Amino acid sequence: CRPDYYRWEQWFFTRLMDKGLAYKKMAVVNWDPVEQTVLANEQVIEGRGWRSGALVERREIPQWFLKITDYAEELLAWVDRLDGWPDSVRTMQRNWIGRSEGVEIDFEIPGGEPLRVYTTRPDTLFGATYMAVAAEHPLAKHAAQADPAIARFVEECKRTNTAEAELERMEKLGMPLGIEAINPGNGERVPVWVANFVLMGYGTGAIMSVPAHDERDHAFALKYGLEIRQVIGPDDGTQIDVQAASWTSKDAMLTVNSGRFSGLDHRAAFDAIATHLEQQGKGERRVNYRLRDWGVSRQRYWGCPIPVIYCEKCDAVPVPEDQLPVVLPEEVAFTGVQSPIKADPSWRKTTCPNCGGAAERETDTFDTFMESSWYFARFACADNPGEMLDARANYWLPVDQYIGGIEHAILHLLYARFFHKLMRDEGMVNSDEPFTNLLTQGMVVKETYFREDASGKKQWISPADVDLELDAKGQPVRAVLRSDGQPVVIGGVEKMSKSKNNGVDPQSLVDSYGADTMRLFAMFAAPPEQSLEWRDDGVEGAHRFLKRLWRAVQQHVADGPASKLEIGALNDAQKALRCKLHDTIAKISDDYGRRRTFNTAIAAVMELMNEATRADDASPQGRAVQQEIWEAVTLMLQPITPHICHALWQALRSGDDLLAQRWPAVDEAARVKDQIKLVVQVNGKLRGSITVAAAATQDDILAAAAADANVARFLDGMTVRKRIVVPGKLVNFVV
RNA sequence: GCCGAAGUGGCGGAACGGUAGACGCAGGGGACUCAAAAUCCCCCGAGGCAGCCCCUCGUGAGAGUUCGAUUCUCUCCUUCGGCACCA
Repeated sequence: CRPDYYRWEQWFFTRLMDKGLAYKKMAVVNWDPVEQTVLANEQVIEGRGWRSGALVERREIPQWFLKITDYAEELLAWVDRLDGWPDSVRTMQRNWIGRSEGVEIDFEIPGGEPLRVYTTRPDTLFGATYMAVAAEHPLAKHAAQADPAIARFVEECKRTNTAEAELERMEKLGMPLGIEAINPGNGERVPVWVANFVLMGYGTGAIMSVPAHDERDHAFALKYGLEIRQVIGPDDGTQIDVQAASWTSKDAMLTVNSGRFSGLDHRAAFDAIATHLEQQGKGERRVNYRLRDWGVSRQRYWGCPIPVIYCEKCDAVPVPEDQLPVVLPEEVAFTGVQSPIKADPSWRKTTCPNCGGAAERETDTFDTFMESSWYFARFACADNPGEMLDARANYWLPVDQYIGGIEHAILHLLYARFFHKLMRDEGMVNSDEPFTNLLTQGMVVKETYFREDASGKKQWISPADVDLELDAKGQPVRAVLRSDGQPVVIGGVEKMSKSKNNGVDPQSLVDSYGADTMRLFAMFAAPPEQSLEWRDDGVEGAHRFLKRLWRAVQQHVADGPASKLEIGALNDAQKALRCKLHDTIAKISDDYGRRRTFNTAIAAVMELMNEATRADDASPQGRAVQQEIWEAVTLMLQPITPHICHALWQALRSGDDLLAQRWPAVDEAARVKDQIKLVVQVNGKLRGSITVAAAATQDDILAAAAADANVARFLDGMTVRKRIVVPGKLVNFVV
């Protein structure tokens, strides 16, 4: 929100305008006619504005866009090379970009312009029995002028909000436009419909419908009695009934009922029909992306003003660098209607930087995803008043380890990758991608509570103000607001958010137990990539553990300085404890460094402490091993509980600086075991266990396993068909 | 609806194809104490058995691969995240 940051965003945007990477076009928004503003999808509840209650309508308004589609191919190609990212995120980004290979086909309309559609299944062209266009499509608009029923339907389509999820879930409706188009495959005339599920923003705003081989087209055809014609089928000749259900396979199929293109598999039919259409001038092969350009205009007051001036003569003029930043006025009046800078004509009025004539400022602000798309680069040189980025950005970037919630898997992470490439192409950074390694945290989720007010609007109530009654299984059965003792409605478990008021402030736990306990508890609850329903039941255990650790170390220190460790002088019990220590260091190093499972690292420290405190060995070498253990534990817990570890280190190594220490090293020699325990199974079921010398041969191990009394019981009278020995783990007899 | 995850004791979770339930919470029993708190010790998936070091069942449901599946494959169910203006 600070001008010294957003001025560079404004400057960069003007660079993108110059390059043609920022452009203006009409786009659909949710319009609240009472508040005179655009609503977010989240703010449209059952077709009405969440505050005004007014019926919301889809409206087309001019908005600024960034051409992310120009980078679709590169963004997609680089997904394959982001080895440090989780596969789930890479898959989501791939699917979001949604590259497809298909054909754009023109269906001639007698007496009119051809109707252009995009399809990935030209092999099913002969099965196209109707067309469907979006409500905003010129054909629909034209037909609506002549026919009031169509006009009503087109109006009705504007009632849904702009969210894709909403469109996919709603009932699929349509109306014939009374127009026919000619299928360029077989020359047949097919009706053109307007349908509420076809979107002007996707592809060409029109589709060819092949009900026999597309699920949605099939449902629509059944509903309106449209023809369903089979044009592909299983290549083994199996009969299918496309009237009953669509058949959509691309594999093991052959075309039928397709004239001279019959009898071909998917690939061959695709190529033959595409080539035929191209030769006829009625189509062309095209790579299409699901990805759409990034709309960055927001009709909101609070944000970075879009640095554009509109002049009648010169059109949209970028604000020149010497007039930046365009600062958002902060002394404004809120009326609850419109954005204050839209309502204030004095702020808007200016002169054209080009011709000097009277002009007006753009009053929209940027999508805040803009700010979150490059902050990581500006962090490296935030004090530079003269440049957006300097050489320090290249020194630090790309970010070695980026951490964020899984909810950002697509939008934020794709926008940031795109923005980074824009900065690269502007010569400001020399890396191709912003984030080398990515850790996506799961979300902390929490029950929501609400009451409905007189008008039916939900008032969200904080979990901190609610008392819960639980049943015998610990499930909530009733919730009451503490202040009035009256019940509240239990909503669902959702990600913590301001809008649902279900965030929980850990400060109360910090106040009661301290920050170290709070951190230990949070890190112990689950691995970071997992979602977690927040409960503070276990915090007591974390606190107990730290108190036990504190006492153990203080007791050790109070007994006086430990002797120097002499590995050759250790007895068996001391060796075993030291072995446990170095196994634990190895495990925790792996948990931190590779697995990022801090919960299991903490559990391993707990196990080690349990064994160490049980040892109760006051001999000089016993105390030397204890010293080694407490030092290692302090070092390994230090990232999670820094305060207590700092104090413990001072006690263990007075005058030494904990932060200057290295991570504890694993002594592999200490981990070598003389004896190992093996599990013995018969037919994969556990039947006993044996302890053998670490150097035992396979024959020795099998003999020992077969000799185990319980194992022998299960082998008695059986024929052993197979003997499996997994070194260090188990023996399995298959009988 | 589409894309991505997850589902294991009363609860949070562990098991990285090889002993299901590590570690912790809650609960039960005991020690210490005049008492309480704190602390320490023991028990703690379900069932069988007088009892066990024994047996059976058990990781959302169903099928499959494997000597062996919580883990891999397929189908289904439920929950969570995202679906372009919540950010």
